[in-house]
Amino acid sequence: MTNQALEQVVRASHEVFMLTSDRIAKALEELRLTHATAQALWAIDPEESAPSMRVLAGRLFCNAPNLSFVVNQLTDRGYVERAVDPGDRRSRVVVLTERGRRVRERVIDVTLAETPFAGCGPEDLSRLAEILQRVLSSTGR
Amino acid sequence: MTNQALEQVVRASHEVFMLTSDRIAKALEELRLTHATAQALWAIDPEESAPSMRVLAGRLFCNAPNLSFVVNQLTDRGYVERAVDPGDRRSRVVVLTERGRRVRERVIDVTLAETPFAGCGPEDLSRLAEILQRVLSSTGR
DNA sequence: TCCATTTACTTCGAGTCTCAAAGCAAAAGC
DNA sequence: GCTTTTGCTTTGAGACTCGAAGTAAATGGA
Repeated sequence: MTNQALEQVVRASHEVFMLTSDRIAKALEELRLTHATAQALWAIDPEESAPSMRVLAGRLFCNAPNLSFVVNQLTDRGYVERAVDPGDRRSRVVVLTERGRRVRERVIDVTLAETPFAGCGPEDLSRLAEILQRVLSSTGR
Repeated sequence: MTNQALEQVVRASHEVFMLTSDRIAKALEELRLTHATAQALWAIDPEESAPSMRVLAGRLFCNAPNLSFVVNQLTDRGYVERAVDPGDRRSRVVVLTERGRRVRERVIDVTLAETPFAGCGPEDLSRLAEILQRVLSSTGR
């Protein structure tokens, strides 16, 4: 039972991901970001309440020591700050600085400009969005 | 001009990628592979002629020293072997061993079993495949 | 033919990424 | 109170990635 279409989809979406990473690498370097730090920055939505280390690690599928390292990198560059969660003094929430907000915006802009998906028409995009949303919601996240 | 759907698609496909990586991590470890080595192994199709280091680096969007390192890892585990290209003695082609073929097959099986795309129906899959193929072909690869 | 240039790859050094183990402090549960 | 659990950090080690430099083979003239 070879699932030809499934393998093609997995391969192609991986290819899109790698292509995008490759295309934005130069711009990230100018922002003094790596893929890991850029991804972490993206995962902190300034519209929502600041995530704790634990929550952020969950979003990034990484463990606590790894996230500590990445957040240190972002802190060194002045893009985020740690703050103690008043509700639980063990927990540290990660807050974007003003500069961090601007850089995050720039990361998103560059990515959306460089992703091969940018060449899609509106109907393809909404179809993709609909299917992907369905796929993710079925995973229980 | 905020492209809401585009951002959603980029986010969601990235999420699918990370989720898949996370899910297959344990199985890869049992195969003595990391993401980098598994990806390289996958990129060597035994049905096609063995790729040179240069060609393989292109497929993986990495540079020559990096690929040398990764191929060394695969060689250490007995999954691939280097061979001199008779047509150009500067060039080394990377050939799967018998064990490498079996392990590669296993990597693909595990990935296709764990990817959230596996939950898609045939019509979603073929639609995804069609759109992704179109997206990639428009990038000139 | 000879030699400079280019190409394919490897080695080396340095910085980044990732995780398990161990440690610390605050919270939770007796 | 005291133990356990939880959230995070530090440390140590291995893996990843890249630029710079080096080697060997091919190429392209003179």
